[in-house]
Amino acid sequence: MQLSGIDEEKGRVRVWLGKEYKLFDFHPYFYIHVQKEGGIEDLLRDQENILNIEPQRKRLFGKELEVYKVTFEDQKSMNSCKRELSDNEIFEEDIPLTRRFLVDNKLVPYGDVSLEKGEIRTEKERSGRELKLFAFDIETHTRNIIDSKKDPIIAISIATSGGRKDVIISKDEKEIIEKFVSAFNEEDPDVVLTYNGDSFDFPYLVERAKKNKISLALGRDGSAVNARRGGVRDTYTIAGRDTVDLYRIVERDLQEVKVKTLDNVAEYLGVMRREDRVLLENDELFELWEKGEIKKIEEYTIDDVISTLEIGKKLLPMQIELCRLVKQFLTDCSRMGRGRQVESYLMYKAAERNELIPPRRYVQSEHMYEGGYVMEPERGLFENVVVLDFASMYPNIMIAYNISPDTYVEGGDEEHCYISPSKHAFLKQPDGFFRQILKELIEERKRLKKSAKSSVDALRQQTIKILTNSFYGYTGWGGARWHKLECAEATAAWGRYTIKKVIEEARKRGIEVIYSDTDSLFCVEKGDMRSFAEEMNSQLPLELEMRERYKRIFFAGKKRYAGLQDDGSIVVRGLEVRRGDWCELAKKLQEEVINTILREGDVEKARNMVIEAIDRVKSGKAGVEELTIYKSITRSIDSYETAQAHVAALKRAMDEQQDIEFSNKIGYVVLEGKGKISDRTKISSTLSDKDRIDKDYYIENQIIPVALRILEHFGITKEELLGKKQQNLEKWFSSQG
DNA sequence: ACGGGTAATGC
DNA sequence: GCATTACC
Repeated sequence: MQLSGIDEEKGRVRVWLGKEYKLFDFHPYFYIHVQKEGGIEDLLRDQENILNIEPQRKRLFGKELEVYKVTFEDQKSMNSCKRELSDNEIFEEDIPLTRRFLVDNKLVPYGDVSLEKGEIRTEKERSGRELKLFAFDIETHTRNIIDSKKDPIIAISIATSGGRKDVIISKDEKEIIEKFVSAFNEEDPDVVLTYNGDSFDFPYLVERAKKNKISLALGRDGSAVNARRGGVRDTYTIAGRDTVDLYRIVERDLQEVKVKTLDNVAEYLGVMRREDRVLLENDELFELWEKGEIKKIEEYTIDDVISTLEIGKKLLPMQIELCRLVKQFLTDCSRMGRGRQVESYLMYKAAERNELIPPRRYVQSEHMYEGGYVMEPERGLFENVVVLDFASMYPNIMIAYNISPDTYVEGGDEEHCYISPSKHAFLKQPDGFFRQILKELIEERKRLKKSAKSSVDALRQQTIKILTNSFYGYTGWGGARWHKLECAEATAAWGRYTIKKVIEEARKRGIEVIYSDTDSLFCVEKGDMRSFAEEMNSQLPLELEMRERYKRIFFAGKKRYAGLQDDGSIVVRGLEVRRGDWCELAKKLQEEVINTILREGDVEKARNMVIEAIDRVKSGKAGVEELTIYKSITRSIDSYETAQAHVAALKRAMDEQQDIEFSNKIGYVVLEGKGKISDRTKISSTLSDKDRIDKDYYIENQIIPVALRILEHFGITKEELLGKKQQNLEKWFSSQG
């Protein structure tokens, strides 16, 4: 039987086991530390619905603590007791009951479970049964600004892993929603997929169902879709099933995709090419509907829903492994930040080790601390450069020096403690909570990497890496239950100490180190670099590895370089090519310049490319797509202190009631005119024939800076690129002799 | 709502 | 000089 959903009921939980619900008595509990005289009986005398009181010895941040485990009939009784006894130290009262049930019974989401004498337990972590996926996407009748109170749904498209593809389209909204509900229940999915469903499809559907007096009964128990209150947006849940908003995963995990629209992400993941699909703007959709051209709308919405389903197929395997690893439901895990995922795992492990789970709180970080060491590179071109780096440097430092929230001691001595270069002390004995866990995880990862039997093992190995690499940041985060800034400070300090030590040792051996960032060093190749790494490894509790070798590499500053690797591939870091806030034309040009310099060493050719690009802009041949600059909106529009170009553009568009595609990324162009740039920006999708692009802006502020970033190091000047001054340019490489 | 370090633009 | 963004 496959475990695929747990829901809460009064005093019990309902577990969906593939075919049916099973009910288990399960009651909430918390731990309380009693300091007052009179003891626990006195304290709890007036409290109602207590089922059990049990003394226990627990640990909290390394200290032994006597607590009582108090079990209540139901959540309500526990909450009221918690409020009344808020002067006391109460722990673990904020763990949701369903999560508690999962953890206490050591269940694994989507694992195979068995029942024995009323007990449930996981038999196999991975069930052989395929999950049934169901993706949907809604279209609405919207002219300008979307309004769920007014604009009806005109179509809902559906795609399932079983191969069903449908568009429910009608002028009768009630009929659409009813057909949708019955189609949904026919399919009886395990996982419901949307792209931005938490912000759009679900709230809209709920609102319209309410308007039409239809119950959105999608739950396995017949219950309606539920909106769980969240900070920025709600999480929509369905009893007995998981919901996944793929947009939230993409936002968190696909940093390399700059504009995260459904079509862009589908293209990036190789699911559907933009040129192969129907794309409609909101106003076009409106026009088509008005004219009754249904066919095109159907094609469009089916492409959207197929993209959603296929993106889901690509992203879900990793998400499922992650939720299994951290023992969290897919619905929750897929929406959590890295910090909370780490924490979910820690909470699970805490129970195993008799550690109390510290309360959740948010502290404004007490003070800033020093992070990784970044060396200022000499700018320009180098040849035959080898990169050495420490594998998982921070987790390994934490293991090596037993850095953990429970081993930190104020004013610890050298005999009993490891003292960091930042003068923080950590007990040498016993193994800290984090050391135990990190050791386990790294061992497991090594094992999986060695065997690597299946693609699932490969995924599992990757999720372990993601998790272990997040521990350092987690300790430094003010929102962490196990927040301990000293741990983060000490880890970073040992990191700086170690990398500087290695740089020094390299230089002693005549190896030229040209750049270093946190855990890596770039060296001009000299003899056998591997033997140097091995020598370091014999002296350090960490592992220095030879990662890659560049035939040529160009440095434009800290965290900004481009290199040609031995295998012929080009790596670019930090430069404008990698950034979403430069126009495509400039980025493309920089990429070509980099390629030309690194592969051919032909500065003159690169220069001519720039001149050509300038000509293209001058003659008006460059398209709007190539000139659009994307920037994020990071807060409410009114709370901006300065008039940013993209914010100003958005404000103007909103004032004019123009329809704008949902997105926190604003794509804009700069138009002709005088004064501030922010006064003459316009959202690309609202451009009309009358609008004149500011060619000078694009030449002066996009093309020239991006080109000079590279070419100024090869003797090229701005005047030369603009054709103002002819220079008899020698090829840079020959002048270098 | 994982960390700090860094460069860059535009007001 | 500061606010803002996006990168490593």
